[in-house]
Amino acid sequence: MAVDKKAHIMNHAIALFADRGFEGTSIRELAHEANVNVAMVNYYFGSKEKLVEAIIDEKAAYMKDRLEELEANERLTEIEKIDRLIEDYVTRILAGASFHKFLYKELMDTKREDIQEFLTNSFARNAKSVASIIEKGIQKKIFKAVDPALTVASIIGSISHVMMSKRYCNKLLQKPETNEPYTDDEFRIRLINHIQNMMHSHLLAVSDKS
Amino acid sequence: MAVDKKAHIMNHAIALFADRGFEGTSIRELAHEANVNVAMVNYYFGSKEKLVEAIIDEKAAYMKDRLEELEANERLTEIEKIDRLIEDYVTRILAGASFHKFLYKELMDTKREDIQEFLTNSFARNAKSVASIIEKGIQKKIFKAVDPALTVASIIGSISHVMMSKRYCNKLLQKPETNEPYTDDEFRIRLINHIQNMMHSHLLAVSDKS
DNA sequence: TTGAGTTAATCAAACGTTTGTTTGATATTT
DNA sequence: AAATATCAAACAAACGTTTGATTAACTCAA
Repeated sequence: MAVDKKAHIMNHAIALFADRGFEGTSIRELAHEANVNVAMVNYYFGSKEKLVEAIIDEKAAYMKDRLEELEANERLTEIEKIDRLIEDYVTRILAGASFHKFLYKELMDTKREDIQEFLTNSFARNAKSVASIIEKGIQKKIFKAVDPALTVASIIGSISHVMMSKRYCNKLLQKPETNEPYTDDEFRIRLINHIQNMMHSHLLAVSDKS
Repeated sequence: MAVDKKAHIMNHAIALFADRGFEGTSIRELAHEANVNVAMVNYYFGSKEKLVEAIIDEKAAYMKDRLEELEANERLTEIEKIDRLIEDYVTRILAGASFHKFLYKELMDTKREDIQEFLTNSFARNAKSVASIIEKGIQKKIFKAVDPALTVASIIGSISHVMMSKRYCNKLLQKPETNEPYTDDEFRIRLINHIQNMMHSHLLAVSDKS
């Protein structure tokens, strides 16, 4: 019973924090949106700060698991790994669009230092995994001698940039305001194809048209 | 006299907003940082909201000018335009790191709708200019048939991603915490080279090693 | 099965802070 | 002497949080 309600509050909190920011969201607003009493947030989480920590904690572990598994997989070539990773990232980030936006905002905020430190480590660790795959590809002379760290930044940055705001994304794609890019499978595939193609050109010595 | 002090307050506001967010920054904090009385912000700008509008208004015009000039320039090939644009973007965004972070945050925030609408239009118009250059390159068969809109997202996203936070950027590059990437010319050149190389591979039919 | 006793959950109301803003007096400049 | 700039102090509103009463859910001997 308690777990369900906690999750219920957390889900509404994620959506609100992503939209309006941490400081921009009041407990009263959250309580109203989630249809619970204002006291419930402090009852279940202790404080607004701990609520945000609970949200991050819950999702943090899940992130790196798939990545480390992929890095260790010996049956895939480096470019196959990169391709899978791009598909994975795009799909997961689109599925949790508001959560990703929320993380991004927290990462840019220096006010709550412990949270930023924690998130930075989490993000950087993931980036390191991807960079390792690229480095291995370079060692094997399958990849060109690109900048691994900045290549990672380009992959994640490409995705994150279109996730900034639905309104901006639609304007960029010249779609009507009513378009819902983050739940549209056509856009998902378009984004995956673009980044994969770009990375093929960027990484592979000989352009590989597939 | 009044203009100087207004600019003085605005500069400190930009730095604080970028760090701590709009709602995360109090007038008292800003006043203390800028060494002015708390009443001065409202005296000069009317309100905190109008202060943020003044900041955006001031810088908005400057952005698109260089871009439209570049687009119209007939003495440059499309790839030369892209190269210049990348150098321009990186240099300008690094120079105004905290301002760019501030804009990014505002763009993601749906609370102050008019500001978001205004910023979205400003960003999207710039993106459209760049996309036009890419489209012309495709028409001329100088460029491959890439996705113009998403290619723009990759260029700007690559830069923006490393601008998220100094701490994250240093971890990504495996530099010590004390490193100052946003004022380090070596990093500026490294970032320009990476994006230019990536775009050369991505856009040009035949890889052009320079 | 019952029902008294214990714990957990919910709520409206109030608490102390902090917020952006305004005021009215004082200083400075023109 | 008129206009502009600065200031400490006070203002109302909103904030996160706590309280104490009330209700629901669960426990387990009789």
